[in-house]
Amino acid sequence: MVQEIFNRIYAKGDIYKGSYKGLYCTPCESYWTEHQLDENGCCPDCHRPVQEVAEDAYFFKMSKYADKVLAYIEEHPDFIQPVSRRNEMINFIKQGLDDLCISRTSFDWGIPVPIDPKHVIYVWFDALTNYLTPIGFLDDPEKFKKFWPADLHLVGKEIVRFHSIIWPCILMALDLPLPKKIYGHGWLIVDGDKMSKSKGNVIDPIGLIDEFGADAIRYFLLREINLGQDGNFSRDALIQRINSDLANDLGNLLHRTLNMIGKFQDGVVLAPQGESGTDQSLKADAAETVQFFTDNMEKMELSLTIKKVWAFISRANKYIDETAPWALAKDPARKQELANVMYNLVESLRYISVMISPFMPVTAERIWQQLNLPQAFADVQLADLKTWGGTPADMKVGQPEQLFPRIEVEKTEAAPQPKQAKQPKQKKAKQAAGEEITFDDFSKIRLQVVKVLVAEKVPETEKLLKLKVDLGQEQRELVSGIAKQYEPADLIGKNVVMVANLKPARIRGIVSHGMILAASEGDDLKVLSVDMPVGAVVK
RNA sequence: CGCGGGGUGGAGCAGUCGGUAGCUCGUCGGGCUCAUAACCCGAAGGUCACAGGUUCAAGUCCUGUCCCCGCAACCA
Repeated sequence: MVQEIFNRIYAKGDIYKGSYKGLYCTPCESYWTEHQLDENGCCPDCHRPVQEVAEDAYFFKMSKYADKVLAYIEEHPDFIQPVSRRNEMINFIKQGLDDLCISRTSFDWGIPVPIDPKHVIYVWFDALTNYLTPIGFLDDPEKFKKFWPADLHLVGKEIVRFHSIIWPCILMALDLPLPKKIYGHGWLIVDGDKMSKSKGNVIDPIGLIDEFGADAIRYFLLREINLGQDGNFSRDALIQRINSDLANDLGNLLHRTLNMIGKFQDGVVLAPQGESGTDQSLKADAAETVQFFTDNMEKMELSLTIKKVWAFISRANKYIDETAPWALAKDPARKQELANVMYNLVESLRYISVMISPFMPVTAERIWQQLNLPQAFADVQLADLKTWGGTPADMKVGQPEQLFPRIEVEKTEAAPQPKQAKQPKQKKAKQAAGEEITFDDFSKIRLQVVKVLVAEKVPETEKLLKLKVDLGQEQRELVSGIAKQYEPADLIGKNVVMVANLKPARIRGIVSHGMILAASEGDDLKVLSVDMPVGAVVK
């Protein structure tokens, strides 16, 4: 498949053999750009010198298509979204596009280049074509016609460039239409911090789903976060949304509606007759919501759309308040009015179920089932919301069941510290402490007392000190990031604790062989200093 | 001047083409009783980081400054 695409573009003359010049680190088997090298011009990973090598490689003539792609982007304002990303891409192309290197000889895993098996095809060229493979590009024209061009490529903001520049170039070379839209979404931030393993604040989505259910998580993410931006995830905020939006507003609306129908009308939805001003206003709001939904889903305004649907849920709750069905139920003369109210509520819930189905498929179906609507849920379409009155009269509704039980959190009376979620904090502490290690593991670390002989600032750095220490039998040079807290003179002659058998590392060009132990909290830091002779072992 | 994102009521965020600063939660007061201590109504609370500039009009446009957060660093 990839080979076939390669051949087609090659036949067109858009692939040529050239040579790839790069800075190569042999031990790491990696290429680096000049920009990525460390301060000594060495490999940023292992800090060994890199070599300039030239390797034969095949290139895709991306430069040939640069203008066409740029023109396309400029003529189609909606092609790349959000706009901030679009501007970024336009600037990127204007800086000039290099031809894309699409093959390597330095390793052999990968798809061989058909005309030259020594080469394998390299990254984006083969990766992007995955979009075509499963939809019958070469083997099933019917299927391909149905699925291509794609309506949308929804990708992370960091790879928008590949999807909105390289990919269109490849497609143009293949004479295929471009996808209709590329949307770069943001990243998830946890409690204000980027997720990272070293911080131990990675959220396990499976655990979260087990605890709260996938629909609740979906709702939270889609509602709370604007698609194109980075968004914050916090457990507190999630629970908050579940309780207030899902349990109180939506869940309770369904529950109280079904409960009243059970109580006042033996669980039967009676045919409506005539309508009040309040009824009309509810219906108008429903129609408006559907219209908004249709328009904004198309624009990828997911968060806005959800908010609008919830405004309607709120509207329905208010409708109950305005019509006060419990009062109508006490007066036999107003039986029809009551029937109308109940009918309108069921109908509202039908609308809500359909409109939340893209965001919360499971919940939407549960609502449908509880309402006991005869239409199969799988067949339901947005078009079913064209007219009010899709609920058949004399239908018997189901028993109310809680959609989302409220999540009770113990309230801390501590007022001054507003945002201190205890749950995640405990979790964090656990992870930071890590797994337990055995005594044998610990024994591997050689800690000993050393005397600082020389200390001096590393030039042009703010945090680094270069130290020379005496271990007893030998002397070592090492670098320590404590210059903010200690003047060199403060350390000379001090006996401090050091990890003696740590693998050497190169920092700012200096080989650092060992590590001085220090305790730190925030910006405060103190080295561990002991009144014991040089060479004493710490354990 | 390394690259990027951002500073808007107590918290979290919207704010398009400049035109009365909005939403959710929280707080305070009231209403209701069908319901999952829920629902409905009302109120308080903002020098839109700062300083200039453009304009009849600036959260929004321009210039400068400060601060915060990622990445890259100078963790070892």
